[in-house]
Amino acid sequence: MDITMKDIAEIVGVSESTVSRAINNKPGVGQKTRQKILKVAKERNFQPNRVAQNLAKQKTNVIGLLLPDISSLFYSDAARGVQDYAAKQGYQVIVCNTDKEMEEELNYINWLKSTQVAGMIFLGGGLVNSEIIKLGLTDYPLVLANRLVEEVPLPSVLIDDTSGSFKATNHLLEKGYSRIGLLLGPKNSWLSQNRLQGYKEALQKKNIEYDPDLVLNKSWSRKGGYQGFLDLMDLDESPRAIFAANDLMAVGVVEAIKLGGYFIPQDIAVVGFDDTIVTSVIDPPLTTVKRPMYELGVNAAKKLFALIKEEDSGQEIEILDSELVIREST
Amino acid sequence: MDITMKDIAEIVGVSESTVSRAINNKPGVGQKTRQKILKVAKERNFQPNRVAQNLAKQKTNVIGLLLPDISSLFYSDAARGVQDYAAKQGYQVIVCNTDKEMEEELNYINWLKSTQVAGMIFLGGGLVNSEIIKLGLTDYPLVLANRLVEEVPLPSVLIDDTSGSFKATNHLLEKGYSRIGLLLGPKNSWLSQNRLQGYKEALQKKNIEYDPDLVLNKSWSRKGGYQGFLDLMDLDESPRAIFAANDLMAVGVVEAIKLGGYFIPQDIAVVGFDDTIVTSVIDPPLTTVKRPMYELGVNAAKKLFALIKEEDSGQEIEILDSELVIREST
DNA sequence: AAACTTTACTCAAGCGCTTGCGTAAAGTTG
DNA sequence: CAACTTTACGCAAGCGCTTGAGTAAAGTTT
Repeated sequence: MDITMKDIAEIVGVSESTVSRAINNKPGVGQKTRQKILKVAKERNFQPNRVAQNLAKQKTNVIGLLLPDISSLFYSDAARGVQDYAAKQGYQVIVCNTDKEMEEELNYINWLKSTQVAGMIFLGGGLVNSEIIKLGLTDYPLVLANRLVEEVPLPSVLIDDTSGSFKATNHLLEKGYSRIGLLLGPKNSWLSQNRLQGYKEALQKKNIEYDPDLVLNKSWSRKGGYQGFLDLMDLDESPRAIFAANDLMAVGVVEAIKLGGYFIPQDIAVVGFDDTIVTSVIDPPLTTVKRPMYELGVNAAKKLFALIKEEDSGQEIEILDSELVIREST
Repeated sequence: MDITMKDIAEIVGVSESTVSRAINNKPGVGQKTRQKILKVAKERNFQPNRVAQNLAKQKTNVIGLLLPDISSLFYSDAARGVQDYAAKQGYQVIVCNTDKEMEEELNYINWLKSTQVAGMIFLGGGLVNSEIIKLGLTDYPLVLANRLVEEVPLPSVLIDDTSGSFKATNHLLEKGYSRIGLLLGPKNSWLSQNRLQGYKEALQKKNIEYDPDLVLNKSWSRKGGYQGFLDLMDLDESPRAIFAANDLMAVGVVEAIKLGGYFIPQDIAVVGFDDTIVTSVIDPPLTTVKRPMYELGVNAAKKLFALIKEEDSGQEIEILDSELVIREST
């Protein structure tokens, strides 16, 4: 069905190599011959067989993107970012959902390697750098996005979570709240740690003492937020402002507050984190920290292509700023 | 760096073909030889070069997925469905964001063809079937998901929108509302038409006359919903129940209702469509119609692989049911 | 116009794997 | 143990494209 270079060569009466050079705009082909070849190619809607092309060139125009779950709000935004940038470069991306399972991740990495992808982006959770290095992936174009930077540095682009948390906390402090409840996810989570860090920094800057009782580790869920709020209310001196380090938790907090008969922000102020659609829909709309996920994807891709093209990407680690979105909950 | 079959052949002292057969579990290799080969392969972490494999086999283990936008809530769910099913079959998927641009779509189709994908899934909007056929895609494994079925039938899987709309309308009717405002998207949209159809059917079944004044075409957005509500309230006899044919519109309606000082559902009942996270977060939680997007993806993939493996997928068109999720807004 | 350079093209090898065919060795049968 | 079948392998072509080296023809220089 599909026409090949060989076919074109026969039709025009030249060799296959000439056809190749003509179609790829390479020198070494006369005007008339080139024209004839291109004409036939167009007429027959010739599409080069990429598989053969890739084999011959020893490189593909595909990159791999490892992420926990494409159907999650954040990741799909970021994925779109890398796809858009890759498309501009004439590359396609293969998305692999790891569900944060180490084994899946390893499988996919092997799969991608054997597919001869031109490079990979690891977005979010997973293998630690030392393991990546063990896999011999370092001499392979690879960039990490939105994950912890470790001892062994690898090209990365991240979002400055800590400063986002700082901004949110600071915002509440400036509103006059000095006791701020902080609801985090699991203690060992990198995100929790960063956000705690930003919280502490904001307090410190205002010379307010850090009170560990105000900081609770729950699950990153509505229920976590709900529970967290109740626990905070049980304190002797309960806070009148709450910073939930994730939007879902914030939703849980809002629900609990309403059920308790309190009003937002009059009785209790709430800040979320992530600026997903829910924060704008909930009543009242929530102040949150917006992380530029799409840009994260774009920049990760940008960095990857710099590596692929061996323009050393200069700076190894790039940090994107997050932004405070102020709404009615504070 | 990477080891090839040729290398293994040399190490073990056999021919390349024997290595190939051993690694692919094909007959024609002795026990001991096979063992030796596999051992070396494992030791050196041999990964077959898929590009070469694909070229030789004249087929790839990649499928293409065309959709408007991966970062949209629905599509990413569906995409995950096809990815999951494809992964089980040992296939990867390349996602192409068309943004509903015809030209992008055509470009991607050509790209996918030249990449020699094993098949494609077109999810949501885009080319009409007759154009697809013109592209010579019919003798190519292809399934359509969630798009209008036309004169020329192509293997498809869809969600029964009409019955979802029927259920929602019927639910309101059973609650005793006989005048139900219907907020649709643009008139020429397939979705609008289906949902109108379901609405009409529900009325008919209860012998209630259809009043075109109650049906408004707005944009599929919050603003559309907001506007729509206001327009409905301007009617001589304004409805006390509103069916917004999309969740975002429903959100707009809720906002307008609250601003107007009415209560939901006491004053006005609201039903949305789509069961995205917003409907469960908004106050009050909305009754909506849930479309099984993930299953849509899975089933589309299932059908595609049936085609790829040439087990004729029996029935050409498969229809998935949508489900009414009843919450507090009705 | 001889000596040079440039241009246009062909040849053939190669990318890493698969697979049909051929053949020698091993196993089976009466 | 001769005649047969089966098994285990190697050979070589082929998948469709790229690319360096080679060569004949055309163009340029003095």
